This record gives sequence, structure tokens and C-alpha cells, in this order.
Amino acid sequence: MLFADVATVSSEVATTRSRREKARKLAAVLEAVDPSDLPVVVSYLTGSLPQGRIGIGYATLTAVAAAAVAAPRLGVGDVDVALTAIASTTGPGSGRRRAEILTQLMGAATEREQGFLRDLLSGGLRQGALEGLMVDAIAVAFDVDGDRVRRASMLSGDLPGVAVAAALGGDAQLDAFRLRVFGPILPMLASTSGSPAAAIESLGPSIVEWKLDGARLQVHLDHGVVRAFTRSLREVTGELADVCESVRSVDTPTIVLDTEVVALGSDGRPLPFQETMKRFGGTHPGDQDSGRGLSLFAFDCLHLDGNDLIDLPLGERLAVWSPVVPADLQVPRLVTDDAGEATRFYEAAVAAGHEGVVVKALDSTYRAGRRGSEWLKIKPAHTLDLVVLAVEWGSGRRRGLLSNLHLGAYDRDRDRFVMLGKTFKGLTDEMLAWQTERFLELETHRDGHVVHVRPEQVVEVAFDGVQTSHRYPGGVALRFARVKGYREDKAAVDADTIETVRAIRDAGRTG
DNA sequence: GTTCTCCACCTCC
DNA sequence: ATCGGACACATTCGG
DNA sequence: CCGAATGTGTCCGATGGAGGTGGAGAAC
Repeated sequence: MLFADVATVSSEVATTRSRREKARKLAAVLEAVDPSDLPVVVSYLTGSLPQGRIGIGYATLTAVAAAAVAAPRLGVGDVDVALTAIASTTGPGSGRRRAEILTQLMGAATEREQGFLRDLLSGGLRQGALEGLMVDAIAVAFDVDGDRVRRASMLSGDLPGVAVAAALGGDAQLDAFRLRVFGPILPMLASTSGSPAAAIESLGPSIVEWKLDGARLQVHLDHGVVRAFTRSLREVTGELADVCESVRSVDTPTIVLDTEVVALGSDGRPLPFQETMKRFGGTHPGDQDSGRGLSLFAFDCLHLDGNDLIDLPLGERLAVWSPVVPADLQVPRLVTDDAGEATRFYEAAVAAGHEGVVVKALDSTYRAGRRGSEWLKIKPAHTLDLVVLAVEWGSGRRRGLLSNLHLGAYDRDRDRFVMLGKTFKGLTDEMLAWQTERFLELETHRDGHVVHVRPEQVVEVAFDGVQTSHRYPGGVALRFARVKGYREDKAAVDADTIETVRAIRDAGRTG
């Protein structure tokens, strides 16, 4: 198949609003493509590369200049070969060599193909369709059941492979995708809820468990061999030898556990998230800290000794696996349908320094890869009134609007505002329009795409916590900041100061 | 040539 | 990770 | 009973901070 056909359908999909229509257009291409090109085409049309990251970013892309050809001649396979060559180029001088290969590829592409390649390589493909729509497209193209496609994708994390299976073997082949030990599946995710009481009310009898501020880890044990995978299915067995070792103490031949790993202090209280991450990924030989000092907390089980548990209700899963796993490897939990009890458990978890709780419906199956309402997470939020120091012009669908706010608080010692982070979240279209006008009025000067403003506009910002920062002058940054609303009743002198921010940080340290 | 610093990229949340 | 907007589908409402 | 209004499930896109790795180029 010509690469141009892929680029063309991408731009058609981008201008189509209806999701069903997008899926139909994608399906038409899938039907036409040779099975040998199918995985690559599925990958490109979901905005990803089969090679994964290949070391080409915005800087390289903008530096590459090549005249476009008039008539398409690149095959999908040609592009794949070129990108594979780029991905496999490493070592001294590799940056230049990668740019050369990219220039050649661009020089063989039409204008439209160049644009598609640029979007694809920069990760900025915006066609309003990614994996979700591709699942539907595969179902339409090969006349198979959409739910089976979705399930196969979640169980394998390999949508291109699923497409090939659907094309060659139909529903029967899709059903062959099963949970396998050492074949990680996409983890189930949680939606957000406002309070434990609200969560219990909507879910009924539930498990309420600590939400730990660490990293998700899916651990597979089979006859003494342990392998571990992150939320995105990256294997981290080698980085977490100690954690894997601790799972070997589970006294059963074969088990797949859904867990969280977190760094705990000597007092048992959790250390900051940054500390957990530091202990991940240490690939330096002899690094004392790497992989050490992480505690594992299992909260679910996907497979036990030949039996897949994911289609059992949560309560039955728990009854099966809980007796098998040592108590000190299990997350603290409560089974209840009482809102008051759940609330007290949540408050205790927060007081112990944890993020909050997750409330899970006792009768829910394990929906791999889905973010359903059967799991609800609750964490406390802080709120501050901060001052906008600057705003960045938005891109994509926010082009032409001032979008990303630089947030600051007054620092008495330095007699100036210090920046605490940025946010673009929580803004409605109406607020975006308003703030674009407002901040252009307050503009003092520009620096690239940053518009600096007089520090006068107060904004109410919610955030999950304060983290230590080496980027910002106050030494602190807000985690997951989002706008709650503009405070037109407040002047900058009425806003919160850096002292308040530090107080929140210190309160979090000691509980 | 070796070391140091910066930047781009990537992945956790 | 968070959030708002958009679309598809199910359910309820107004007549 | 029908079409409109409303609610729910999902997906998509726009971007946040920390920290680690590896390459490029400057400093020595």
C-alpha cells in the first residue's frame, strides 16, 4: 500500500466529526491494505510507531528541510524501513545520521505525506481518532465483534497484532488472546469521585483500600521466576530485583498480582513520590539505592495456578487470592457498604500520609485497560488563590487562545512573586476566551510564545500537593494544578503567599 | 582526548 | 496525571 | 407513541513536574 493512502485517510478522518464515520473511513483503508502492511498501518493511524520512540523530536523535525515530490511513490514498507533504520542508529554521530535518513525520507514524500510524517514523529497527530476508534474500525473492516477486538487489545497491549488476527482469523482468532503468565495485560484504571460516601452510595458493597502514591506494578510469578511490568507494560524486572524477590515468598506456583510499589520511610510513612521514582530505573551497576527500599502492596489478582480470575467479581477474586499472599504484601483494605466507615478509613489513610483511597464495587469484574466507574479514587485537594504571572499561547485546538497559565505567589523575603508551576486544566471555552482578552490587556512584554503580564489577576487553583522543585525559585512546585475559577473579587495583595504553600508542604511531611 | 554541562527524549505520576 | 468538549447510546420527559 | 431533553460511558486532546538516560558540544 502507498504511504499516501494512509496520509490521505488521516487528513480525511481529521476533518470528519462523526466518530462512526471516522471509523468507517479507517476501516476502508484496513480492508484495502495487504496483511503484511497491516500492523504498520494500524500503528501509524493510531499515532504511534512500531519502533516506539526513535530519537526524533521537535528540534530534529524542524531542522530537517527537504523539497516535496509531486507524485506519491513511497510504500508503507519503505517508510517502515527508514524509521527502523533511524531507530537502530545509535552511538557517536547518531544524531546527524538519523537526521540524514529522515531528510532522505522526507525528500521522497509528497507535501501531504511530509505533514503526516511530521505529525506522527512529533507525536502530534491530531485526527480525533486513536486506539479507541481503531478498535471500531477493525471490527467494521473485518466484520468481527468490537468487544472481542477491545478485549484482545487490552489483554495483549498490541492493537496491530490484534488487527492481523482479526483479518486472518476473525472472531475465533481474537478469542485466542488470553491472559498468559509473563504476558502482561493493561491494568484496570479508576475514575475520580468526590468523597468516599458518594462512592459507596453509587457502588454499594465495596472494597475500600489505601491509595498509595507510588507506581503501578503487575507482577507475574511462575515456579520461582518473577517478572514485573509497569502500567504501560514496560518490563522492569531488572530494575526491581528486591521487589521481585519479595514476591517469591508467595507460596503458590503461579500467580499474577496487581500491585503498587512505594518507598516507605523508617517510620513506615510513605516518602514523596519522587523518592519512589528515584529508586526505579537505576541502571548504574553498583547503585546502592536502585530498586531498594521499595515496598510492594498487592491489591488484586488476575490469575492463580491455571485459573484466570479477571472475569470473576472482585469479592470472589479476593476470597481466592487473599489467603495465598502474605498479609504484609497486601494493601490495607476494608470491605463495607457503610459510608461512615468508609469515610473514617479514608481519613485514617490520609492521616497516615497516603494519597487517599480507592473504592471498588464488590461485584465488578476486572476490566483490563478500562477506566470504569466500578473503581473510584478519592484524594483530598488543596486550594489556593494565586497570581497569574504570564500566559502561553495554546496550540492545536487552543491555537489563537492564551492557554497555559504561569502561577505565582508573593515571596516577602525577596519582595517579588515566585513561580510555582503552570496549568492549562479546568478552563472552559468561555474562560479561555475571557482570559485571552484579559491577559492581553495586562501584557507587559513577550518572550517567544510566552506573554508576560502585570501580576494582578488572581485565580483560584486546586492541586494535589506540593513537591520540592529544582526548577522554580521558591523550591516548591504544585502537583496537578488546575483552575477552579477566577477571583475577580480579589487583588494580588489578597492572594496567598509562598509561606502558605510551604506550610502545606510541611504539613504533608509530618501528617 | 577526557570531562563536564546542557538538551532532547522518555516515563512515572 | 487532570480536565473539558464531543459523540453515541440509553433513559426519561413533554405532549 | 414519538421526538426532545437529559444522563452516562468513552474517547480524545492539551498540556503539568520530577528524574533518569544518552548524545552533542564546550571546556579543559
